[in-house]
Amino acid sequence: MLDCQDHEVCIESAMRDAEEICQEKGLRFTELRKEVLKLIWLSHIPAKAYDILEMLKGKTWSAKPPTVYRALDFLLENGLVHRLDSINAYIGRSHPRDHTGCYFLICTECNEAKECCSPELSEAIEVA
Amino acid sequence: MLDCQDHEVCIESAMRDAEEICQEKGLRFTELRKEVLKLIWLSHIPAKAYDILEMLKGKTWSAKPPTVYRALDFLLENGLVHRLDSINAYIGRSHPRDHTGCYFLICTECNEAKECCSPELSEAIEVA
DNA sequence: TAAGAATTTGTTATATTATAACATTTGAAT
DNA sequence: ATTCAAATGTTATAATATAACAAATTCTTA
Repeated sequence: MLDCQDHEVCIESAMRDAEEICQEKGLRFTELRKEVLKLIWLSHIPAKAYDILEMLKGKTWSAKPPTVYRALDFLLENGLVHRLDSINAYIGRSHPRDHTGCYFLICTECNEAKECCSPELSEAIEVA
Repeated sequence: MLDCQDHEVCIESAMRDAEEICQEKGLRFTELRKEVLKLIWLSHIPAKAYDILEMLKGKTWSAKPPTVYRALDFLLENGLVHRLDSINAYIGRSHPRDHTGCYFLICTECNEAKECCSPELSEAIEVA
């Protein structure tokens, strides 16, 4: 379903998209923000804030909770990641340019998350 | 939208439903659980766990966090309340007998929550 | 290019939300 | 009455997130 053959390619593509989007919008895609986005993209399993924090600590950064949460805020605000409320976790957006009509369903069994972007879904929600 | 003319009636109806459902299913609808459900139904604004805790303390109970969370677990498991993940809050279920095909949308502006039970919505989600 | 303004990051502390673990009480069923 | 399971009490702590202020960096533009 997630349709990822080669995850290296997947990450690179996501990072390239992010670079472009930030450029277009005149946003500052700093090293810290890049690193956090990369860490989130490490897998298709949603990442927890404090796990990201631990991973950051292994790097140059003197990371503390606000370090991570501020980067996450930036990424969320600009549509580069999703927050999965039901599991307090963060996951990369597969197509960060499509900002509307895209909902997320999370399997309650396995936590696998799926972006749902069908127009039918959007419409059904509108009229609900 | 929430369509509540007289909230007293609304509460009574919800409590009666809950009583019936628990009876049918052979569940123990204890005083504590009743009280917590009542507190959640106090308004249509979702209730926070620690607010419920404070309200309970005003009553007979020597309430501590697990007191509330255990009651919430019971109510959640048995479909009597919803947990609104995005705001960490709890709200009474309007029609606790319909357990399927019912989704929740929460206004990101005002936090007003809306149960969405249209078959169209369910279907769109199935096929998404 | 230097000064001032705005943004980002660092740092300390603390708030908020939730659960683990074990003891005690209560209720139901023999 | 006894036993067993379920519910509640109690203490402690885990997990998630933000407030507040200081320092560093980057951007603007004079």
